[in-house]
Amino acid sequence: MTTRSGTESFGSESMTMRDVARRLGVSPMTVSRALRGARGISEATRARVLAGVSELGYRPNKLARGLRSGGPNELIGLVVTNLANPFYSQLAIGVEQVAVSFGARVVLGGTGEDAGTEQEVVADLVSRGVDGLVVVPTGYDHAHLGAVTAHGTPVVLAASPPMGIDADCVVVDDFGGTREACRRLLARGHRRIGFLGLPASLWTGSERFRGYAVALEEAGIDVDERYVSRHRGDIALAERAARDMLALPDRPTALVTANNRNTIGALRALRDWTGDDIALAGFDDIELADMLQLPLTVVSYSAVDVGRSAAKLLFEHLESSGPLPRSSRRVVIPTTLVDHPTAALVPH
Amino acid sequence: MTTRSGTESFGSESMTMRDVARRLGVSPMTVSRALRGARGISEATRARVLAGVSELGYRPNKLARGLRSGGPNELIGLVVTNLANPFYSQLAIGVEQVAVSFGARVVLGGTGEDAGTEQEVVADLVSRGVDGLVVVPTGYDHAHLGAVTAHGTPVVLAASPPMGIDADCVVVDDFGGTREACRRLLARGHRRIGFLGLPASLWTGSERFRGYAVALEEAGIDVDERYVSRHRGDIALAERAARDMLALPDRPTALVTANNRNTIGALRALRDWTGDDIALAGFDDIELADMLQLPLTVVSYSAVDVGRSAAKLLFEHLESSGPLPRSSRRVVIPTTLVDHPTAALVPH
DNA sequence: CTGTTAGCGCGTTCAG
DNA sequence: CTGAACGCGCTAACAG
Repeated sequence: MTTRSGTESFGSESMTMRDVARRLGVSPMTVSRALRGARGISEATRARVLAGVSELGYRPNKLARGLRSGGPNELIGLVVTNLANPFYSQLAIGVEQVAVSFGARVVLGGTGEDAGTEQEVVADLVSRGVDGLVVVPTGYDHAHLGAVTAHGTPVVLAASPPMGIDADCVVVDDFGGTREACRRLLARGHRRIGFLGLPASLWTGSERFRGYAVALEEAGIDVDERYVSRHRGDIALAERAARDMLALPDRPTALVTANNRNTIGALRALRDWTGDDIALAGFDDIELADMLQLPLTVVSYSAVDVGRSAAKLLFEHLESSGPLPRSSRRVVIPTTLVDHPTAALVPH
Repeated sequence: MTTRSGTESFGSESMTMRDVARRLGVSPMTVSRALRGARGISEATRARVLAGVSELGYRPNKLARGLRSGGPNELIGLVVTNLANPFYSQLAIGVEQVAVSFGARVVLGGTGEDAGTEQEVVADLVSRGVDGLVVVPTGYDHAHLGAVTAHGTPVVLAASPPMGIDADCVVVDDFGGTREACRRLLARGHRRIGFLGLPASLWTGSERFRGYAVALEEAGIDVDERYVSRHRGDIALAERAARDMLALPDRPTALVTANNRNTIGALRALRDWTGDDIALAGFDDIELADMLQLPLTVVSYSAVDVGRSAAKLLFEHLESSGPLPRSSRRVVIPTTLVDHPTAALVPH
């Protein structure tokens, strides 16, 4: 008799600690102590209680536990703008991995890229007793998150540094990665390089553009606004912007794209392009990039690592119970430049 | 003065309903009633209380509420095998959308494709007071989920029908989709069609293979075991299996793949293939499939819809409070066959 | 319409 | 080492 039949895993009507205690002829307190591995109880009774608990299929109510102690609820919140973006699902994977390793679970909160919703979602999660939050902030004013920290719930930012508050954060090397990508294009002789990017109001948008601008400046090239398009990253918008750039009389010979959606837009534009070869480099790796019809250089990094690091920072705060030191560490996730040659160009 | 400054959204130390009541000179009960829109309170006092609540930035503690009322906690659990699989992140998106539209949030639970872990995770989520669960079951015995339902927590299955219990479920048309894909290959004159699939122990694996077998039988072709590979869907394993099949003396002229990882493996194998053209059709759509170097036919469907439908079924149960009728509805998400021609074959 | 009492299930505190 | 009382924050159920 190794495992019990699943059908008995739950009492028919949810059982309380008192019920267990009664049937075992002890006090609820003894059951509680046995269950939490607390001291002040003999090994004999503990074993007996645990056996009974397992027998009856009793599970303590975590809601009640959290309500009572103010102690950890083993629950953290993950607030992201848009789960449909693969970056965020990867991030969620990382956060979940670390959370589970600390015995905690993850509650999701989607903001739909709206700052008001973000504030609402964060407040809701706090009212649900999350021990902490990993937040990908939407806006450029994080003051309301500062209020959460003050309330006693630590917050770690992902993909953007804190603005207007102190908080730990994990960011990708947006600047360095983009600069490297541009440098590679420059090293290959390109002088007219187009940029398809994100709004300057987004941290990543701003940093990646800066990487582009610095790389060009290092090469003694001025940024030409006709070669720059910055928008919220729709694939359709990116494709159109790429087409427009290619229609210029002195069109760019290479394009740099600031995220995967811009890259895909550019790829679609180039798919129909019949003129000279256009080189392409972009932020974010793409699955099957080695199967595409065009060679592609990408700035690759692990979004899972972003999530993992953020969660780790969060749990460090949670372990060291105290009045939340004004920490403001910054972890930078490195990027790698990867060349994906086309199969046709690399015969076997 | 439209919005309040974010900094005041939380009291410095978490405030209780009694604090609010005291400062307003009323009883906690009045505050409670005002907050929940309960009846038995004059509009005047309600307005005054709500103003005060908003002023003080008070938020009720949902843990305490849930504990007391036994009512809905506005929290549902989503249990999946492996978030890294895009199917599950899409599913999560759908579930989250519907949950939010019902004012609920989603707690994640990963099982790592282990039946024991699944049982543990489900029990944990129940102990956290979820109102219901959407589960992508791991094993082929769902008895332990039946125990959860008996406990009073409704469960909806996704991607697999219930086995050994009664439960609502949402499944993809695995059988029909695969049969269509095979039919298309047969219509193009292929007679030797290879199958790269999943273990028969998985529902999807079994159903998709059945679609393959039926399509062949309809065409008067016997299944040739040399053309069939069934394994847990690693990309590497799939690639190897594809290579092995192509090495056969009378090799298949077409391959059918049972999921995206098998498709990718097959694509990689074909990338280096120098012989006659091999046709490829697979379950699951692939982003940028139209940019690949090979034409590809895919069985496409919306994983988001799977999540949405599952969540909708769940909330229907939750709305109709009662002793959980032994419901066992089955929603089938349809598939579409999509041809992705290669750019090179479709000049513009 | 409003306020008081009691208790959700558990854990801290203090007696035995 | 064990048990009894009390309270976490909120809300049914009953007073007034």
